[in-house]
Amino acid sequence: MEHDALGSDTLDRAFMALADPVRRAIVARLSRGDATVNELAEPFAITKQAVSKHIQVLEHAGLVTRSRDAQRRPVHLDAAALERLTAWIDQYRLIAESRFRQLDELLGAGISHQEHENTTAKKKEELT
Amino acid sequence: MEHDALGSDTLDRAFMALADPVRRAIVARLSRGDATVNELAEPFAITKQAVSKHIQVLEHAGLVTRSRDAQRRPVHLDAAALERLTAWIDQYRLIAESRFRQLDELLGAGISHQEHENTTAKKKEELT
DNA sequence: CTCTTAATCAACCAAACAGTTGATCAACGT
DNA sequence: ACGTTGATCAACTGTTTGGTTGATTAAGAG
Repeated sequence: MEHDALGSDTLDRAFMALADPVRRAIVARLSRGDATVNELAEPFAITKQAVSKHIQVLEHAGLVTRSRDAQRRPVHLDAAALERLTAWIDQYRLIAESRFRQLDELLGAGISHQEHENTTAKKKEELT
Repeated sequence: MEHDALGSDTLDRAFMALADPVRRAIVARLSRGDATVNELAEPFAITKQAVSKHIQVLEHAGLVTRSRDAQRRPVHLDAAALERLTAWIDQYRLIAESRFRQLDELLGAGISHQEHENTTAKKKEELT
């Protein structure tokens, strides 16, 4: 059993899992409640085997878990895993934005945001 | 020119772009300031051609932009695009969490979180 | 004009992946 | 025991991707 928590592999699998419209739709559906493979298969014009594979991907990525209930194997969305992803993204987004703001102050912001991206591109290199 | 803003394709490309450790490292690097292809290529033991491809992927995903400065083509991280990703994830994460909390109240929370996931799995199906 | 640097394009190889069909397994209900 | 339903496993196909090498464009510097 792997206990990587938030290693490179885990992030790989998590983002890769979300990089598919079917799997994102599955996540969207699961946010409203657990569901079985067959329930998930109906809306999408693909076989349940394919859906089963998608769920395996999501499970291997740590985004969903499964439990046993008679023959049924309801799939459950793990909200904590989703939060770990947003945490990773925000980590760097906030750094970039803070850098952005520092630059704003340095230039005495009299420019619009769109032009800003272009004008500051070269400036930044000098003061890093 | 495509103006999809936040369509399925855009999300596909964005998540796929982040599903690679090299590209994530590039994002991490860019959060600290713009950089050229060669600058980005050095730390990773891969050729600059490969890095160029990675950047194309990131650019096509709308996560980075590029400008011209003589021969240099500094790559710039687009924080707004990152925020769109976290917004998408949070959208469903919050739904799942709110559902989670409703369940907590229904059961009169006397259980730990870990056991909770297992015990509630079956209950939920009934009340959806 | 020539040389160097930055970056891309083109062709190619190996690995990984999505989706299909067909067979198999597990847990029920009758 | 039998049939049914939920779900997985196995093998196959077409497509995509990551990475390499080699040639090529673009922009300066001498």
